[in-house]
Amino acid sequence: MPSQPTKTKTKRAATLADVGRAAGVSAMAASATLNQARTSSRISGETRERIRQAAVKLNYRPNIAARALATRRMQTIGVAAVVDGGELNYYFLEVFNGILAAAAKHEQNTTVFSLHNWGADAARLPGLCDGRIDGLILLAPTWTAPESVRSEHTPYVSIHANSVLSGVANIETDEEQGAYEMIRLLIAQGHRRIMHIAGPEGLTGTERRTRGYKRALSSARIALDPSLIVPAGFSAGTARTALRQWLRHHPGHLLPQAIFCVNDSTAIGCMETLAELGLRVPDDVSVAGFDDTLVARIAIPQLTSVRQPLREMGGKAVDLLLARIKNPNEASGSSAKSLVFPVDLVPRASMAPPPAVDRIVPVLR
Amino acid sequence: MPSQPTKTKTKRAATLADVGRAAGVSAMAASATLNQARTSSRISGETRERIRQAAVKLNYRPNIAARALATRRMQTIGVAAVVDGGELNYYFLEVFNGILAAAAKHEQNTTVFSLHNWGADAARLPGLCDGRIDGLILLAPTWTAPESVRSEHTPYVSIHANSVLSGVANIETDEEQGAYEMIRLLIAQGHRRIMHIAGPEGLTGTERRTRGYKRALSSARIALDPSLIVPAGFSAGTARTALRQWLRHHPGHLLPQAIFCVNDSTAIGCMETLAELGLRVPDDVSVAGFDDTLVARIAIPQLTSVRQPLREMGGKAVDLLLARIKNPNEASGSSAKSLVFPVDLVPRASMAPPPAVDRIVPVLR
DNA sequence: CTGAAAGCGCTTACAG
DNA sequence: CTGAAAGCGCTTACAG
Repeated sequence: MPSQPTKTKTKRAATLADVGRAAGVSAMAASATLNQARTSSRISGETRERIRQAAVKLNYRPNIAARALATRRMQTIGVAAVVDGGELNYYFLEVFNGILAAAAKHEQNTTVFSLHNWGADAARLPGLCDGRIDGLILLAPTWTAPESVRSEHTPYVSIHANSVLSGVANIETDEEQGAYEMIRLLIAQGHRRIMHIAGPEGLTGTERRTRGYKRALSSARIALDPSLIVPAGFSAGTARTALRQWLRHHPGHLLPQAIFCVNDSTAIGCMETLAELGLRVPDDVSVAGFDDTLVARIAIPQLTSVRQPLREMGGKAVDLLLARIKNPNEASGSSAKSLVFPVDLVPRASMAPPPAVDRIVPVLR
Repeated sequence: MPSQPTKTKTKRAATLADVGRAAGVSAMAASATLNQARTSSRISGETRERIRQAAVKLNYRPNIAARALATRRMQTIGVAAVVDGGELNYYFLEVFNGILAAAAKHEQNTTVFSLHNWGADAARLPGLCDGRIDGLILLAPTWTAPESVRSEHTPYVSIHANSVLSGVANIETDEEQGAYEMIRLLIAQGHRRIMHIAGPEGLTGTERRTRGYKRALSSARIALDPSLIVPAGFSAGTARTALRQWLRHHPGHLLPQAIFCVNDSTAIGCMETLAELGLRVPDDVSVAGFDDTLVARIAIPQLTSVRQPLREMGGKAVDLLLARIKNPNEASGSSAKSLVFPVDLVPRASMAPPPAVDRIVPVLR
């Protein structure tokens, strides 16, 4: 009894025709009842039950390739992103979770196109995806060739696009406001000398964050000190280098009371550099990041940051995309508008009122 | 000239028949040359060129649903994993990157099935995936219903399975050896009183790590002190609670010189707890983690850990799966064997020789 | 209310 | 060496 030789080798999977035959009806009737189509109402309850049982007994699974061919819908959405070992990781994962959940809710599959960059590599996209997906979500595209993406048959939605693509809805966040509020919070705590570690030039996101920084200072009538805006990149390494160099060039000057960084990784880089010099966070210097990624909660002390509702944004992207797939003609209409999500301040231990006595930039060896 | 009204509305995508017609040949000839089939050799070079140009001009893209229906291959592999906001994140991302890269190399698509758990939720798998993928990679399944996965038409491969499924190749790492070597390293540095924060019971991975710990102590003829094995979970929180409780119960005792944790998160939890008590890492206590996740490099001090070659493992899973898809009859043969990858010690600043003077467990408030 | 037919776009034998 | 035909499994009009 336990050992039946299971010579399943090439047992063909059951088709709708098989199910129909077993239930004594046509394949079409089987299709209608199994898909709960409106047309199934015209099939008697008893017959439907018979069909269902036959399907179970035969272990029937619809062949989705055949269905897709007939309906011209793949029930699949694509996600294109640059997923490398770098900064984007946690960002991607959060958005991706939101996408997966929403896709599952709508019974859609998700397939991922992993790009190395948004240039030549992304140009392959239309060829890769046309036909195998019904629509595509572009994750943080810094698109260099906007034209090449305009496939004629596949609708797109983008999240955090560097520049909005014509006819493509974009989902983003109010990064400027996030930066603004963070600086306002620092000011409310008594900070005046606030350094800004800025991100790579030419990226909308980093420019917005810098703009929020400037606007907050201006609104509090604090004169902008351009030497306190320190260009760096997105990584901890660039921030370490940039901050060290700045300190080296300003020995004996007043130390900034706080550092507002373009993202969490650069904030970590600053914290490391400060620690090396024996400066304590937040006792001597407060530090703030952006994005509220994993690293913010892991850092010691934990990092104050600006949270973006990444999961919700991923889910919203799916909703928008499916709406557009259902009604492609609206593409150039109102649904192409951008959607801006609010951001939240997440205060943690890396921020405190400035020290009573001003700190001086130590002399570096 | 710039503004042509682009009324693309329902322009049908070009088919193979269209291409053939445009080139003055049959759809079959077009298929053969465009797919570089062996049969294309019988088509003259000139004709082939004509066909290719027609394909380009018509912007021809193969309809993969039709192709899949004809070939009975979806050119798609599935990945099933529990991807929540927890510990698995970084692990998943690394493996996933390896899978994506290997899949792209073989021109395969990847679709992700996001599960909430490996119980009832995973039982949906066969229904979900049968037919839409050619094979499935199970990521760290702690399978409770091994039978239900045995789809008759879909080959499986697992990574870090909790228990090897019959006929399913499993890719894993030598976790016991990793733990063993970590403890040997601590011993070589002079540590003798080594605490072990253990993971959830019943999981193969955590049991192997504990086994490596014990074997290393034994090999160095250090008597096992069972009170130094502290059961916790996988999260920083469980480790904080477990370590605090242990300290509370051992006031005035000798402090462990080192703590070997089942993973990086629990190591972080220990570091936080030690910091709260004013104990410094590694000056007073050394700490070691496992998995070498993101958090190990972010922690201050950086965490010594055991690295697993996750990307390579993801790539290998794809290779194995594709081999099995091509030749399903080998399924019960040698290809079902498990593959064990080696692990690496990654020494960082959280480890140092033990303090010259033994530390005492402080009295907790 | 029901089933037979046609068609989705491709590939794989199979005649010429 | 080449093309016409059949078929993959489903769904959608369309006759009865």
